[in-house]
Amino acid sequence: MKLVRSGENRYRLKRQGKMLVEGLVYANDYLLPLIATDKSLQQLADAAGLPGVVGPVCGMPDMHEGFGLPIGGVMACAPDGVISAGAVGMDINCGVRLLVTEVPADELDPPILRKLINRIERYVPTGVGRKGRNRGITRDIFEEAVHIGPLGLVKRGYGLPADLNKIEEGGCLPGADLGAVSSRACERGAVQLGTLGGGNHFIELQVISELYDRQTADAFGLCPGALTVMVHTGSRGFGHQICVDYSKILLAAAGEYGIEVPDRGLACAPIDSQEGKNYYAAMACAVNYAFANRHLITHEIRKAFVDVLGKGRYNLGINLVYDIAHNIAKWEEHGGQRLLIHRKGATRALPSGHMGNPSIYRHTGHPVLIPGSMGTASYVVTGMEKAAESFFSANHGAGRVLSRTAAKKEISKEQFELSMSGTLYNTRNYRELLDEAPGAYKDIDQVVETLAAIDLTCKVAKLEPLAVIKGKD
DNA sequence: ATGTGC
Repeated sequence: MKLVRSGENRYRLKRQGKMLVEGLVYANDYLLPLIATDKSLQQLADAAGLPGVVGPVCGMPDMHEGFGLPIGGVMACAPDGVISAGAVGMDINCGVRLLVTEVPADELDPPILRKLINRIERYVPTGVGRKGRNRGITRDIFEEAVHIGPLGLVKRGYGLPADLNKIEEGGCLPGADLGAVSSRACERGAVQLGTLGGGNHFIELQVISELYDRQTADAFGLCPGALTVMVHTGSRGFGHQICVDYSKILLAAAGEYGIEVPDRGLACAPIDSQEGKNYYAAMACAVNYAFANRHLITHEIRKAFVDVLGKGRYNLGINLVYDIAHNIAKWEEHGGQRLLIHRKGATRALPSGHMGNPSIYRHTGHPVLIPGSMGTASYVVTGMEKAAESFFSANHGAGRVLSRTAAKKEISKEQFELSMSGTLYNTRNYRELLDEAPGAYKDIDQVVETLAAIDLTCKVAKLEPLAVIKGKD
């Protein structure tokens, strides 16, 4: 696959073969050689050949090979185009939520940090396959959550009313219908609501180490030295099962509608078809479920903080900064056109003044949350006008350089400990974490800088990790 | 990502 340089940090993937539109890939000199090592460019080209695709298909600087569309990929489709489960991803509405506390991080020594993550882990079940403990999360609450997201939870006393306008889409994608979801998905989903999961999912205690844009940071409630909590998780077995179910359904549908599918992972159907509409209705359930999942976890984190720090002199105001999806398909208006934007390992990044922002962030642009790998920094940025060329999208993280198996094999104990640079973690056995080691990921500073340098994004704040909870498998 | 498998 041939990339043609098109200005700083920007490459065009020119039309070839069955591509209907061009690709646009963001990389600097450090990232470019890493992108060429896997199938991600071919996957981008495959997506560019789907019916109704509106160009360019975009590859973010953290792009790497995925199921169907690469992770770090953006695909826009016109209303007469297609919808693809693989272009949303296995973990529907995998996303990030950032909380900011009024606790000065330098007053928390390692034993207190340890106490905090232990208490959080006591309240939030972690690990693959883990079910929620019976904390009153009934089938009714599950069914309400998939249809209206955190809104119903707030009415029931989980979280605060003020949280709701700090969630992408207000925490509720319209059109969710549990009737489109298999009973198997519901069985898995009902018992996992309020759990973290495994893999790259985490809860991290961080300190705001640097501000780049003080005015915007103020608007986001971010002060230097304050302790923040970042939550990265998604729709657990619920979204996974929906993706698996609909990948099969959409593959069969593609055949019926005469759509040539270049790869099983890009199985798709016309947005307007019954199969396409059903997938959207099911996906919306998982989107709302994941917002609700992060919302319930927030409730448990607030409880843990009161337990550990509540008797001291701390003001325990723990405010939601924002909650953003990075695996989702939704309707947005771009250049006067209504498009179904598939973002997989990519986040929305709207500029200031854009009407798609929640009202409280209209004048700044909503916060874009970009976690680094475990042990490395995370960033808060905003979108800029120039991001119109990527359908107002930015990268979602650092992006892998080593597969999970390669990381387990190649990274030594010494390398791991050095790369964790003193960050506390919630397990005795470092081997369980090697597949998530910093060395398995790209350099987050380089990835963030790639878009910031060409004014697609504007850096607002840097967050350094202090302690992390990872799901143990 | 995931009760990690068609």
